[in-house]
Amino acid sequence: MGEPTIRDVAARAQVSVASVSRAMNGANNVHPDTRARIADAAKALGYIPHAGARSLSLARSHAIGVVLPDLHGEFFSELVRGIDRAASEAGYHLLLSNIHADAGLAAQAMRTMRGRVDGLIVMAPQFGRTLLDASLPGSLPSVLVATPDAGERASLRIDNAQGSAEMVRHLVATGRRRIVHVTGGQANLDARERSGAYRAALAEAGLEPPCDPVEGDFQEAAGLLAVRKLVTDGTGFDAIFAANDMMALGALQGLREAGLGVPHSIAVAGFDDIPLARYLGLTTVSLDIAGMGARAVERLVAALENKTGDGPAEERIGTTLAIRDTTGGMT
Amino acid sequence: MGEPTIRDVAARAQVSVASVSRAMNGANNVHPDTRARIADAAKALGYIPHAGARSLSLARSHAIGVVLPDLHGEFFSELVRGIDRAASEAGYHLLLSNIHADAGLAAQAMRTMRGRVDGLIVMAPQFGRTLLDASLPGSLPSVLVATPDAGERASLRIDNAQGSAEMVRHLVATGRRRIVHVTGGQANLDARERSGAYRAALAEAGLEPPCDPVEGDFQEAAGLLAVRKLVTDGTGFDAIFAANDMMALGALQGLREAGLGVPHSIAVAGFDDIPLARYLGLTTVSLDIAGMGARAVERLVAALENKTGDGPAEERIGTTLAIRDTTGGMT
DNA sequence: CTGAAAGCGCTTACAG
DNA sequence: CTGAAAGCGCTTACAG
Repeated sequence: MGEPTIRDVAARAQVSVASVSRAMNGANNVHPDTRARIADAAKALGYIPHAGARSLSLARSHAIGVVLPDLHGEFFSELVRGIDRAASEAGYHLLLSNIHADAGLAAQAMRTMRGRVDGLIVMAPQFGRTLLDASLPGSLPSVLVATPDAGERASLRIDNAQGSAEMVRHLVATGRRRIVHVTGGQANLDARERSGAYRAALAEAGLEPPCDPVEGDFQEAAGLLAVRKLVTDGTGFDAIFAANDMMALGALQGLREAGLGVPHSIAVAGFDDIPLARYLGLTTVSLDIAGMGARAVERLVAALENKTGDGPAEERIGTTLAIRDTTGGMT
Repeated sequence: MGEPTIRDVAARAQVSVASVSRAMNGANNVHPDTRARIADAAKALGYIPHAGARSLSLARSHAIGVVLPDLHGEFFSELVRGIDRAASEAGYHLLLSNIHADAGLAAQAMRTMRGRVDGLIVMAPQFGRTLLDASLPGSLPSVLVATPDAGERASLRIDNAQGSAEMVRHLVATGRRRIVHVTGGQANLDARERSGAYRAALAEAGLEPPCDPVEGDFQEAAGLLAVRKLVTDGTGFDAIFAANDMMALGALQGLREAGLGVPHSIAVAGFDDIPLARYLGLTTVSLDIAGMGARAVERLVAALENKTGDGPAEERIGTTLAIRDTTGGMT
């Protein structure tokens, strides 16, 4: 009845629980005979050490709390995949917690992790600085991911500037001169960084934007509407760089509607490299989401096992260009 | 220095730790004044109860272990999303563990969960019965998901037969009479169930298959090759029902290549409802993956809080038809 | 090399 | 309503 404990093993092997503990943990100060007796007893009883009890006495859970917003799809799964891979390599389990809409629950969720995890990886794009301060148990080491306004905390963000700049350079290199940008909206920091870098890269290439960036909202429809507006306005342009892939796909649709050939007349580029982008041949900026997750674990584990001087609080994850059909050479 | 413990709160409020414990847990046998003093002290110290210690004395972690294969994309994220939603509603945390390629590690991974979780949700499609038996800590309640060969254990699987039958009926109802099936291979149980139901539904409709099912492997290329084979063989057919969406997409490509109009000449249907299917207008069978995850939690929690007679060991998750462009009415 | 004992931070009969 | 004490299943100085 009930799972066998270290006591049962000790009794069966006729040794103290201390010896069982030492044997189970591979300490070297255990006589080979004793060790063998203990191994036999453990096996016979089907003994599995109680990880919770172990954590309590070691004050170490070897678990990492992962706090994420309630999000769907690829980004989420890639991030968790990267976190998981790095965590299991480093010998850590993952304790998952979603912060659903309610901010009060978010603080609550993080509190209930205390005493279960050694540190936290938190993605809370919609949190402000104050909410973050209120929610994060001060004592738990943490790394923020894709979270603006991290303050002094260790954090990881996508290198929006690099990605945008490279994409603009690619467009210019393939002969485009009148490159329009569709933004993700002023409220979003990633969107602002992308459009800022677009302007800068254009200037660097000695080019003028053919018009002001068209305001979008990261939704597919915004891309479609942007093209309609450009056509209505009679703007002359030969490329569209959208702040994300969904808007780029919308733009593709708008161009088809307007009878403008891609990439023949107009080049189209996005940002994110969602699975659809690959399937539909959209040129875009690839984010290594899994790599970002893995890097978060790396930094957290380094802090936990303080084997490192921490480096900059905010670190950027590099991007790569995925050049596909929609930015083919001009004719 | 160090996090405040229940002791510190007790000292500050000048009561015993027992009273603090009772107050923190909302027991009713605490004098209001005492309760207030304790609340003040806890607040002043920033006290957060240590969940690990709590688990140990309650012999209850309120955590569910989730053991998954190393998989990517939509299926994974949907499943975890469903599990997470139901778990957090029921007041459980999720402890995630990937069973990577190595089967020895899988057993190890499940062992390290003992004492951290109250039960397990396991998805191990590539495991056999014996591996499963060897890996699952006998004492931990568990629910298997999308795992063939579950034996007597509680398990959840997709209702392949229902989905296939409905799809065949839909094709028949929209006028198709010569429906070809592309299978996912004999080695895969889901594939076998889908093709079995295809045959049965056809027979039920009084129809003959125009040819033997074409053997595939769930990859896109298999769908393309299947069409080429049908064309080469001169098989007369007016619909293709592929055992999954990727093969259906391959078939679409093959039909385009062969100059056969969809859905005008040939209807195409898949199985899975991956995001691409929606985007490309592919008619398919939708699986409620998130629902399956949520249901797994429900059953596990019911077992943990044994508020229920368990019902059948194996339960099937229903499917729904997503009727889109590729099976439009015949002309 | 080994064991008795204290401790990790909680909860909960038990007695008052 | 409250507290002293035992216990959850481990680990680890300490003494031998």
